[in-house]
Amino acid sequence: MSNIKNNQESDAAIEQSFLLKQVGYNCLQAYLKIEPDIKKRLIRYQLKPVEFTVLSLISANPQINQKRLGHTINVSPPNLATLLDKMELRQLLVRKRNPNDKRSQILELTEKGQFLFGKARQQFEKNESIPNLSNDEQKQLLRLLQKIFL
Amino acid sequence: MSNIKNNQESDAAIEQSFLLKQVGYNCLQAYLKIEPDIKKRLIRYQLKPVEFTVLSLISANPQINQKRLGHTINVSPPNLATLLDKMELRQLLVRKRNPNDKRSQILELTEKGQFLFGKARQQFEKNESIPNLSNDEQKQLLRLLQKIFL
DNA sequence: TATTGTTATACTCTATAACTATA
DNA sequence: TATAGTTATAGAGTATAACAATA
Repeated sequence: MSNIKNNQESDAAIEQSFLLKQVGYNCLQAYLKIEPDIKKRLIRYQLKPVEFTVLSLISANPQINQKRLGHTINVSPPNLATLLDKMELRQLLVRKRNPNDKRSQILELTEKGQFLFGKARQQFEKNESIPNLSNDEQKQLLRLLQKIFL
Repeated sequence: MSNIKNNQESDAAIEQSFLLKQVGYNCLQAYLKIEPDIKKRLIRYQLKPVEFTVLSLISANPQINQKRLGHTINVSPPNLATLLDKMELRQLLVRKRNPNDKRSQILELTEKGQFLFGKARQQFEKNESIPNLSNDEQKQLLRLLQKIFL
C-alpha cells in the first residue's frame, strides 16, 4: 500500500473545521461520546438514562407533578405517561392525585425506587472519568453549558 | 392561591443539583436547547441536521467513503445507506465505486448539493446566537467539548 | 477470511390527535 | 374554556442479522 494517504483511508484526519465551530454540533458529539459509558453504568440496574433522570428529579423534588417533570427533561405528556407507566409497574414510583387539584398527579418514589436510585447514583458519585479534562476544566465546562440551558 | 410555593407549582425552581454535576446530562440539555434553532434554520432547505452534517463533511473531504463518514457522525452502515439513498435521490450527491478498491463507495456532492450546502451554510456563518455566551466563552466552550470527543 | 456496503426488519423514540377529568 | 394527564397511533430514528461483492 502506498504511503500517500487520502480520504479513502482511515488514518487520515477528517476535515471538519466548519462543524467544529458550531456549538450545537460540539454539544451533541460530546454527548454521543459519553453516552455509552452512562448506559453501561446503568444497565446493571435495568435503567435507561432518562429513567435515572426521572428517579433523580423525583427524589430531589418530592411531590413534583408530571407537567414540571416532563418540561424539565424534554419529554412530552403522552410519552411521559407511558414512561411512568413502566416505572410504576416496576414499583419504582407511585402516582397520587393532588388533593388540591385533582387533575394533576403527584409523583413519589417507592422504597424500592429510592433504594435503586441510591445504588445507581453511586455509579456517578465519583467523577464520570472524562479523560483529558482536569477538575478545573470540568467545572468550567459545566458552568458554560449551564449558561446555555438554565 | 397561596403565596407559599411548592413543587406542584411551575414557578418554583427545580432542584437538580446532582444532575447538574454530570457532564453528560449537561451536554445533552445544552444540545436540546439549541436543537430547535438549528432545525428551524435548515427547514427551508428541507435539510435535517444530520443531512447538513453529511453535506458539510463530503464538501470538506472530497472522495470520503461511507465507512469514514458513518464513523465520524455515529451512523451505522445500514442507516447511512438509507440516508444516502434519500440524498442521492434528491440529487444532492453521488456514490462512485472506488477504482482502487471496488468494495468502497466514494462520495461526491453534485452541483445541486454544493449549491444547497453553500446556501444552508450561510445560516451558520455568523454566530449561532447562543444567548448568554460571550465570544470568549464560546471559544472556551468549544475547546473543552472538543477535548472530550476529538 | 475480512472488509465495504446493502437489504430487510425489528425495536425504540418521538410527535400528533382525540379523549377524560377536573378546574 | 383551559389545564393535567391518558390513549391510540403514526412517524422517525436506531439496532441487528443475513447477504453480495470485493479484497
